[in-house]
Amino acid sequence: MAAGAGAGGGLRPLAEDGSPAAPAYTVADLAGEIAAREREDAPRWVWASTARLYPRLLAAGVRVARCHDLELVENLLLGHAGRYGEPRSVRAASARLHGRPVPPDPPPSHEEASAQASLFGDDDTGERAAPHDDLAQIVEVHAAQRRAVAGLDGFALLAAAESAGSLVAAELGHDGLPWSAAEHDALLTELLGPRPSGGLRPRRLQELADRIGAAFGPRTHVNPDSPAQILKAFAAAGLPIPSTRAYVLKRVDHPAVPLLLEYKELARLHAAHGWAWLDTWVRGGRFRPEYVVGGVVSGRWATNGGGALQIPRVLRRAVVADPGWCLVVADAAQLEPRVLAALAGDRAFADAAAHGDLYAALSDAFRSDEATGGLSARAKAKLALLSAMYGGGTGEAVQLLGVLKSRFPDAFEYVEAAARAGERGRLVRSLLGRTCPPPSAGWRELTLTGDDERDPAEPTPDGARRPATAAQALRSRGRFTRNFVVQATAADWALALLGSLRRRLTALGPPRLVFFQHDEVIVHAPAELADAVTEAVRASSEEARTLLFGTTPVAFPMEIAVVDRYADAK
DNA sequence: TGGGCCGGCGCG
DNA sequence: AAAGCGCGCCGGCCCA
Repeated sequence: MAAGAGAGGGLRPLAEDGSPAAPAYTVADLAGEIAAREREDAPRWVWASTARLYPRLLAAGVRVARCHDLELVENLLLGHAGRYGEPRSVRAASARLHGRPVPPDPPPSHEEASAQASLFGDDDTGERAAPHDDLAQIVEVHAAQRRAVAGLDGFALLAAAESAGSLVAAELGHDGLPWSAAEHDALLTELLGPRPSGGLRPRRLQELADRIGAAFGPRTHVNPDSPAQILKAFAAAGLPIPSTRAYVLKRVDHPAVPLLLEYKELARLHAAHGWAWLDTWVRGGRFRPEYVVGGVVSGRWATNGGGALQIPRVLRRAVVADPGWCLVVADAAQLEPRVLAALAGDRAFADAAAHGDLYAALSDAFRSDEATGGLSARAKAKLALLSAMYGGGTGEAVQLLGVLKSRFPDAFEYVEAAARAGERGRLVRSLLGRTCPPPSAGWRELTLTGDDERDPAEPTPDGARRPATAAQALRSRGRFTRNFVVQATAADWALALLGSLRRRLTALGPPRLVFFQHDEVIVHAPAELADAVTEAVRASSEEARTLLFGTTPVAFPMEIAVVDRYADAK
């Protein structure tokens, strides 16, 4: 499918291998034609970009079951080839196929909303229309991608999952998360005082600001929003601190500290998710974020504005199901360590991950050593795992990593190997083939020269916070690739889950996916379908497991709650 | 006044 | 208890 300048466009049926199966044709009403074809034989739609095209279809009431998103797949293929950041448009892909000069990508859609609006027939923006899609290029780029994908292990599934994810993302933005503005406003008023007029501080924040000043001395004024002023005030009080981070402040004995901690928490809520956010982002009882598929190198999603992936926990009481409906809140328990267990094929580790509480199952290995005092065996297991996956390992974690290494050598070695590859400047991949970016030219230069002479504490000349030494840069890259293999494979799994769940929910009818956050989904459903949705979530988790890992003994249990409001889940 | 960096913190 | 990975967004602040 190629969108034209107005409401029309061009189409051409393709065979499964991507070769043309019938002549191309044009239609004046593209959305209507897609709806009709979808009813007839529900093809896999091959198009340039779901993010650009599908919102318009959704607005016209048209949904499709399957697609192939050429830009997203091109991006995955470029990444696999170590060519991160090269243009991914269909034009660029076509130019590469023919050895022509490659045009740069246009800016992201949210920066040119008016140009985007011209697709599917908005005529109010006229001449600024995005370039029309070229059907012949779409056909040839798709065929080339099919060939490339077929040659890479796991990539067919990755391309399908990424494309299915793009459909989910657009639908999430269209349907929106049920959001009670009244609940939100009540919570803000309860915590901050009544909504202030103008740009004034809410009453509670102003009180705290005044008391903070007073705590540093009579007639003293400190802007608690200014870390620089807070640092100065503490230094003047004879209590120099390295930063004003909450955990630093907590260790300081001064009357301003509890006030500052409370201020920071409330000010954050007010600034990031206060009344201004509510005005901007909630309409008609729905919060409609713009998800960005492929926006994170690991395959996690990002969002544009609205901070959908950072909704504070206290605000979850504003997420309320419609009357007669419920929220099915499901999250994958301990996803990343389970992914590591399945990836590494570590027999003992996989057995521990075969059900229930993974960390508890590992406890035996971490019990009974006197060196690491206060922690429970379960806490030790968790700390060891997190250190292995994130590349931490100071203090007592060193010793716990040793336990992990001796008891679960294959799991340990899996992430160690990824870290070594990173330190050598090599690429690592998720199970399905999503590939990490190559190191920057600056990294190569720094690590090649092995300039390790400077004091690590010495600030860099330009004041930027980049590694001061080759050793730091190497370790940092190692931590990145170490984590990448786990985080990106977890993202593979989550995408497979989403695709499977979307298909099952479509079969159920009214239920809608309304939220997705890395390893967690919310489905909005009529109350009487709660059990069916719960079952669909479990079946999807199982399908994702099998698609990725085949016959692994590792389980991927979902913690599922059926609630009226998000805050009531767990 | 607008752009961009920084410190800080929300989420997984 | 904090810190190792991945993000987005805010206000403060500096500079053009």
